[in-house]
Amino acid sequence: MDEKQGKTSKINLSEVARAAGVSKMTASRVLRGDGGYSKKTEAKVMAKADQLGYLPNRLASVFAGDQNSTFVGVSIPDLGNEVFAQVLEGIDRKLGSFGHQTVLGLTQHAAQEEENWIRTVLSWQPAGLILTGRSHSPRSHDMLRNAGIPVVEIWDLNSSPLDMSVGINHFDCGFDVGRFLIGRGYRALGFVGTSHDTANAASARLDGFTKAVQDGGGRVMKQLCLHDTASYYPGFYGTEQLLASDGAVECIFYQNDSMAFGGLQYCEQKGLDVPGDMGIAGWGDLAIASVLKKRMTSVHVSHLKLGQAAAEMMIARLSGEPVAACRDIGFHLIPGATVRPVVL
Amino acid sequence: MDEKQGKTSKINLSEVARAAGVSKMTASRVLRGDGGYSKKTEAKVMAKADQLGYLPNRLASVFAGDQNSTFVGVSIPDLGNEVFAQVLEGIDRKLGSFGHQTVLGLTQHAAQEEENWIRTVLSWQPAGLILTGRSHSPRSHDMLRNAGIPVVEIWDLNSSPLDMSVGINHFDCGFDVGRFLIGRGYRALGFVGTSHDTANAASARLDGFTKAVQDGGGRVMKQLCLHDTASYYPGFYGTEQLLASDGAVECIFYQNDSMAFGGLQYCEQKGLDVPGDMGIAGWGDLAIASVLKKRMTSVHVSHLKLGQAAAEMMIARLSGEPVAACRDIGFHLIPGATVRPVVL
DNA sequence: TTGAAAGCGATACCAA
DNA sequence: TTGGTATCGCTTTCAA
Repeated sequence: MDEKQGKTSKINLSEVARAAGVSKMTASRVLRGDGGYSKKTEAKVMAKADQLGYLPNRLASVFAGDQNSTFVGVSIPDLGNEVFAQVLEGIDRKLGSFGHQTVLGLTQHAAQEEENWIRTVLSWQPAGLILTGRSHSPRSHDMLRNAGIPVVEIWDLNSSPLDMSVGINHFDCGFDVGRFLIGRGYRALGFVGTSHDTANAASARLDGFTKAVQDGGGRVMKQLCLHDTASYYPGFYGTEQLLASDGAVECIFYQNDSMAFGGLQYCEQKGLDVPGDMGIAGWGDLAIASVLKKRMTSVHVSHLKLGQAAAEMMIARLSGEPVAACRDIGFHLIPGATVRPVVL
Repeated sequence: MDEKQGKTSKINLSEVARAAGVSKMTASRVLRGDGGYSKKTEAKVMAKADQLGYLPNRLASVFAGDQNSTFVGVSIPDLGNEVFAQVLEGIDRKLGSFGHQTVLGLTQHAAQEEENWIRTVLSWQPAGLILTGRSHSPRSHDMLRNAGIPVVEIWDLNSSPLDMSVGINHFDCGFDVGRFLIGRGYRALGFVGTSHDTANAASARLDGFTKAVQDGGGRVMKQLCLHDTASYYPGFYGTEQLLASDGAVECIFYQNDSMAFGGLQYCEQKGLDVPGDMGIAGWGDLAIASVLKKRMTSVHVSHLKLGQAAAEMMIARLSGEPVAACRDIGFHLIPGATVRPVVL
């Protein structure tokens, strides 16, 4: 049980070749399906490889071939936020179907964490990197430039990308929601989100939202929870705090549907009718929305598709196909029934 | 832009050594902090490495050093199920803090997917593997045995592990829930889950549940949705189907809280009072439970901790420390208010 | 404290 | 259709 596993037992190319009575090179060609060998040789080599349970050492082949690996480093802020879990799922499935592997990095929204992870993952000669967000440390920039591999920044399209970018314009998205709510007659608006990504997409949404609201003669009271992930409870708690500090708020826009649902629960438990006494708008059109009686006012974004698109751009680039630097996957507003109806 | 990135620009150990005026070996020792060199040499080498932006090629060093890499392959069924997202988060954070990297594999609950992924990931000489579930294909077993690296199977403790295992006993867990509901006077019980992992933990839970219910003189009507992930909507829809085929059911046990919440919504929308007309029990004590007015009857399991425990076992084993083959992280039942109260 | 040489497992390139 | 040899970037081993 506790034997130091000697590599002794591992079968390598030489042993397969020897067993099959051919040279290493011939065995290598057969195993890669390179062509240029007889059927008979092929059969012999394949049989022996199978019989010996040969597994190629990709470390060696990448190393020898002067290629990069099939790894793709993927950085994600956190998985407690359903949105990012979906993005990751989209990325990994697509990458997997093209023979690539995801090397995961959870950065906790911290540029320093990301930098450390980038340093490490680059040392494994990845084929490319997919990074969430556009704020990277200066050293990260240096390393990425130096590495000379494809980089896809996802999530926020605002950035002039390092290399490639896919996502949506969060400012516009927030703006649309703001204008929509102004159109429904709201003037005293609230925003509830988390504080950790002030430099990121959620805050771009907030900026766009604020702009539209102010343009429409309204005002925005914001509440950023210190909580670490944008989930149900911070939404619940943030709503309580917001209403405590500004009782006049008529409608709240949340960082995502999970937080919005937390807010909805808060209202219900306090006897506030939605949308009668309080309007609620979420973001992301998450899974939970599909079972609620009242359609949640939200913004639909296909996070799975976003992830897939990122993986596709990466793969296209790696195959040398031309790839647009930016891809907007779009969004659309879901009017829903958690805000008051159009006034006729 | 489209330049085939030649490796030309990449700085390697030789160049650092040359710039510092020492041999490759000396540079190597300094950069690894191996000891056995003068302060002056150290300073020189470090300065040059920094200045040239040297990043070691870990592929080469693993290869040369005849060690395994710092990769740990982690297979997860899917990330649409919040439970697994939490597990993954726990694993990756803990692994990361010990200088290991997660290579992700989403298996979609399919043994064949898992087998393919295992084959690929093993070819990268990972330090170890963490696999969700205990059902692996025969070939997977062969490969794992042959690889001679630590393997942690998570999730289901029932298994006699390949190597190490961490999780809970799902049969016991289901049994406890069954006995609890029998104790609350229910006899016509339902189970709503997904059909994809009949060979896995959720079905062990169902078996335990059924046993306890039958022991108590009750019966279980089960409904397994074909849906691919155990989330809100399958819970909603599964409830509808279950009640359509057996209107006598008084209380439903769900595969997890997300599904249970879907069921709760179904009941509310059909005017069924919970727990007056229908009892509901979930599993996992997921994030959503924290904002519901009525405490959900559920089973608390710390998924984050489960992930961390798996990573800890892996790391301990890799450091040569003795590790117990099995670790039970436990669970406890949350009585909640979505089932009828104790009859006095 | 330092360095030279061998070699890890595979592939590229050239020769037969 | 096959095989020999150099090589990738680094570490191990041994000698200085």
